[in-house]
Order: sequence, then C-alpha cells, then structure tokens
Amino acid sequence: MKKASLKDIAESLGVSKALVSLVLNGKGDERGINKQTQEKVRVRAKELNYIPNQYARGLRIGRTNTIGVIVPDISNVFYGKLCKAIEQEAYSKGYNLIISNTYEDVQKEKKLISDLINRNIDGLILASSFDSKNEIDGLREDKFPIVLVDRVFDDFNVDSVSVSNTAGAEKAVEFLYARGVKRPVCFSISPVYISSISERIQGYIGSLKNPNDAKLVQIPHDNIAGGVASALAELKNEDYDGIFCVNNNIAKALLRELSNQGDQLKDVQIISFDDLEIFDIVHPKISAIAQPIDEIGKSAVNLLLNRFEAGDKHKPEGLVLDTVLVER
Amino acid sequence: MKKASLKDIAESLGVSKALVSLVLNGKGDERGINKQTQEKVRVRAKELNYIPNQYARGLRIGRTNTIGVIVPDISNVFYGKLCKAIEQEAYSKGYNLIISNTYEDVQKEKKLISDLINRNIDGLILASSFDSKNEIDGLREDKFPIVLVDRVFDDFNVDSVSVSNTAGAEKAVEFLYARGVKRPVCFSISPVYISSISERIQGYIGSLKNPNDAKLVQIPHDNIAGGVASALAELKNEDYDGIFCVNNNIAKALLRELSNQGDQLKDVQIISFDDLEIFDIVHPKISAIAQPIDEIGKSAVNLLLNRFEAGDKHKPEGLVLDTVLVER
DNA sequence: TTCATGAATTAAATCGTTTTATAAGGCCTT
DNA sequence: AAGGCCTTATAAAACGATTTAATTCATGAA
Repeated sequence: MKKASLKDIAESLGVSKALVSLVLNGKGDERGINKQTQEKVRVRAKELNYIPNQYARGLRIGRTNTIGVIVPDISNVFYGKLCKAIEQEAYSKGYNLIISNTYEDVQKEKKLISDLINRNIDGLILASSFDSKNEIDGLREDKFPIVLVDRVFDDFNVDSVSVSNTAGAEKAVEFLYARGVKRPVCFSISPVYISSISERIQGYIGSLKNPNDAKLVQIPHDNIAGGVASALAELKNEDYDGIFCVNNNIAKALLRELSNQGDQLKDVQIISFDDLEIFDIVHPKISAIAQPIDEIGKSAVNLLLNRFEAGDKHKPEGLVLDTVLVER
Repeated sequence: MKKASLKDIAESLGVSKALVSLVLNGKGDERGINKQTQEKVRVRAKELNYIPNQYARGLRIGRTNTIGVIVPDISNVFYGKLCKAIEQEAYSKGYNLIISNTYEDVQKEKKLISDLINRNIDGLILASSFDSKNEIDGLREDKFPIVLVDRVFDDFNVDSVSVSNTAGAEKAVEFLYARGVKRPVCFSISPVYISSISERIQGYIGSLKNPNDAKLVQIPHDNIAGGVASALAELKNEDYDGIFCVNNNIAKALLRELSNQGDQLKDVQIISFDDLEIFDIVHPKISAIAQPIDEIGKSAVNLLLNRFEAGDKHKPEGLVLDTVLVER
C-alpha cells in the first residue's frame, strides 16, 4: 500500500489534480466548485488515507510549518521544559519542531543554524551560546525569522524573550538579607559573557549593602563539580553565611558537594536562579528564583508566528518576563 | 541576497544544472567530468554560498536525512537524556531529528506518527504509549523503518532496543534483601500495560522469597503525587521495610512526600528503576537500577541506519541491554 | 571516407504540490 | 445565430533538485 498522492485521488475520480488540491485546501467554495464534487473528493481522500507530501508542498509554497529550536542541552531540565513548552504551543498551531543541541559549542551552533535553515524551517528559536550578536547578524540581514530566548543580546532589531535577570538576582539577595544573612557570596559560572549570567551577577552586586566586598566565585562551565568543590574549600575560612547560585547546575553541584561532605554548612542560606522540583526535597532546602518557563516558550512561538504573518513590516519585540521568588 | 540554486551556478558558469549537481554530489570522477570543470563548479558554489534545498532534494530522492523521535515527555530527565544520546549519534552520522512528545496521549501519538511520516522522515524512533502492537502494524506492513525504544512489544518483526527490565527488577529485590529488608513493597505505576513497567513488576514478584504476599501498590500516572501520598497512608500500619519504585517519577514523588512528612520512615530501604543525579544528594539516599541511556540511544540510531542500508532484506533485531545496580 | 570508441556534457523527465490563466458547456439575451 | 455571462473544471507552469538516456565532438582504426 503505497502512499496516495493527489494524482491518485484525481484519477480515481476522473477529475483533475488541480480540483482536488483546491478542495482539500478549503478553497472549493471560494473557487465555485460544485458541493457534491467537493464531497466526493473529501470522501475519496479519506478512503485512500491521503496525506499531503509536505516536501512537495514546501517546495512549491516555500513554507514547511516547521520551526527549528536550538538549545545548549536538552537534557538540562530547564531546556527540557522549555522545549516542551515550545513544542506544545507550536503543535497547537500546526507546527512541528526540529530540536538540536549545541552543548555550548559555538562552531556546532553555527553549523546547526545553517543546517536548519537549508532544511527550510520557517523560523528559528535560539538559546545561543554566542558571545556576541555578530554571529547572528547574517540572519538579520537575510531577514530570517528568529527569536532569541533565555540568552539575548542588546539589540532591538531581533525578537527575544527573556526574564528580568537583574531584578531576579536582586530579589535573591534581598531574600538572603531578609533571612538574616550578613555576608552573601555568589557562585557564578564562567565564561560570563552569556547575557543571562552577566545580568544576574550585576543584579547581585548591585543590590549588596556593601558592593565593595562582593564575593564572587567563578566556576568553569565544563567542570562544575570540581569548581564547586574547590570553591567551598577556598571559602572554608572565609566569613560568609549565604549563597546565591546563578543557575540550577551550580546549585545541584553545590548540593552534591554538601552531601559528600556531610553538609557541615548548616547555617548557610542558599538560593538559586532556576527552580528545580528537587529543591524542596533536599537538605538543606533551597529557595529559588523561578522562571516562567511555559510562558517563555509560548511567547517565543507566538512572536515567531506574528513575524510570519506580518512579514517585513514586523517590528521586533524584546519581551522581558518576571521571575517569581520561591521561598523554602 | 536570495538563496542560490543549482541553476544560478550553472548559468553563471555556462554549464548545465545536471553537471553541477553531479559534481557537488561527488559523482564527478565517476562520471568522467573534467577535473578543471569540477573545480570551477565547486569554487563558484562556495562563492554563491550555495546550500541545496533539502525539500526539493527530498522530493526527488525520497530521503531527507531526518529521523523522527517520539517520546512521552522530553522534560522527563530519562527521555531528555535519551533524546540527547540519539541526537548526538544521529548528528554525527549526518542526520537531523524531529522530536515530538505524546504526553502519553494515544490519539496524539497516532497523529504524530502520520504527521512525521508525511514529513518524509527517513525513519522513526518510538517510545510508544500504545497498549498493543496493533497500532504499529500498519507501519510494519508499509515497511516503514522504525525502532522501538524503552517500551517494546513482543514481536520479532520490528527493531527494538530495551533493557532487561525483569533482570533489573530482580537485582533491585536482591539488593533490598542484601540490605536486610524482610518485606519489600513495590510502588508501581498504572496502567501497567507498558512493557517496561509490567516486566519490572514481574521481575519483582518473581524474585520475592515469598511471592504469595507480594505487596504491589498501583499509582495512577496522571496523579503520581496524590497516589504516593495515599499509598503511604494506607501502608502506615502495614509491616514493610523496603520500597522498590518502578521508575524515577515515583521515586521523586516518594521523596517529596517523605520530605513533607519529615521522613519518619528512616528504616526503610529504597531503590528505584532509572538513576537520577539527585538520588545521592537526597535524604534518604536512593539506590538505583541504572539504564545505559547513551547506549540505548546510540543503538537505536544505528539499528535504524542499518535498516536504511539493508532495505527490505534487513532482519529485525531485538536488542536487550543490561542495567547496572547503583548502591547508595 | 566511414565507423567505432570514449570522454565530456546535457536535455528532459521526474518527484507531488499549488496556482494562474484558460477552457468548456449551459443558458439567457438580443 | 451570435454574443455575453455564469458555473465548473482543467492544463500547464512552477518550485529545485536528481538521474536516465541521449548528444556532441574528437580521436583512432579499418
């Protein structure tokens, strides 16, 4: 049983391919095609289990109803949930996704972008690892529809969805103070050129009571476990009583290290950017600055769809969503 | 700057599209095309930044170098990691992925399968929520290349990659006994028709010292938190000292519930199928039957690629991988 | 001169749609 | 009988690649 094509339907009914195409695309009435004929076509299409070949269609009309998604690592819960949110919204609007991971590899990201584009995706949702917007300027010039998420660049000419990282970090510091913390320290990831991370660091420093003795630990992104361990060792004799983790990876590593050491840090308050389900079942419990992941995904898709409809006269939008403090 | 096509290259060089196509597909020598001409073509292609239109190509040759992946929920860490493993292997072999989630919705799964297939994916990797293989018989008849992962059916006519769930569950029970547990109970998910789950239950029952008083709790998959809570309440007066969770979702819910209740179950040993990073940073620590996720993904892709090459004379293979006990 | 051989290249068909421009036929007017 | 005007339907071109079956042209052999 081979797949049925337009031609099969047409021949079996003794009509033309054009007519069948018109009917199945809902243009039957508009084009004044006999109701009965229309009905016949629809019935036969169902009988033959006709499914249009999207590639022929895409070739002809230049759209494929497919959105490309590029994230650093889909097995990271944050991006997993983000992809889920994107997928649900896209699916409900009739779009499929092609998802790819960069693992923070800039070269791979470049290759992926061109790979996806020549697969005729209609648009791209990108959580980029690039250190500057230069890399995506080419896309901008080509007016390729793109939405940046999570990690954005200061550029009003491209759609983006992000959260108020600075404000989130401020909330985190305020929370620590409110819990009686006197000297908070920030566990950050390096490199810090990624917008979301640098904004969080700024927010942290900016809201310290005494910005001059900001304690900032940089942990290499490719050796988080080791970085956290040595950071804790170095801080051993320092005087601190609160920790702000810039993302969930750091918080997880911190938890693991504390667990290994038999958590002798009982009197330290911890808060992390990104909420994880596990944060309230571990010891010590970890408070969090939660991102509205579903909304980020949903907005990104809708921004892209708007762009599809408006075409060139679309005015790029930089959406900034709020975070939520989850106290534990 | 519009995208360059074969025709653009051909015209700018005064040769035919056919020649350009041949050269760029590496068939230049084989077809005896002048070396210099070949060089000219390649140079010009680069100049014009030529990228073949995959949809035209796919339409013509019937392949698209795209693999469809359908999983229940990509934001579940297990499937997230599985997708990552699949993506890495596929990418290294020149394939892209289209990933979709079913959220255990059988109707959506059906729709997704036909959606993906008419997008001309070359093959499908499927972690199915179907309760019987009937649903995929249509695909089998059409000889559509498909590999089942994680959840398989007893059917030697379709490729599959799974783990030895029964043996894994046996290991789990043995582990509990070895830790001095006398009366283990199994927290299962319902419905249990999913192969992986039912095999684990069988393994559990089969390896009990006294199968007659097997304690089996069924927790509805759409209300795991509530199910676990009421299960614990019911078991309150029962006499048990070990828990085997059939998957990570149950273990997570159990942890949360224990945490809420201030874990008054200190003397209960817990082991879960599927390992999670967090299992060793929570209290109580949770042992696990770990699945070789990377290998599952890798094998699935390679099985599919073998099938592509061998075509109809491919003999389906049911790969069963071993689990690893992680003691904590 | 003619014919075969081989090297290098190409014309044209094809994949399955969509869409534009046109046609066929019926009926009504004049 | 001819024209005009609906209604309904269709032929054919286009999208951009691949591939088969030819074609051209030079060379060497008979």
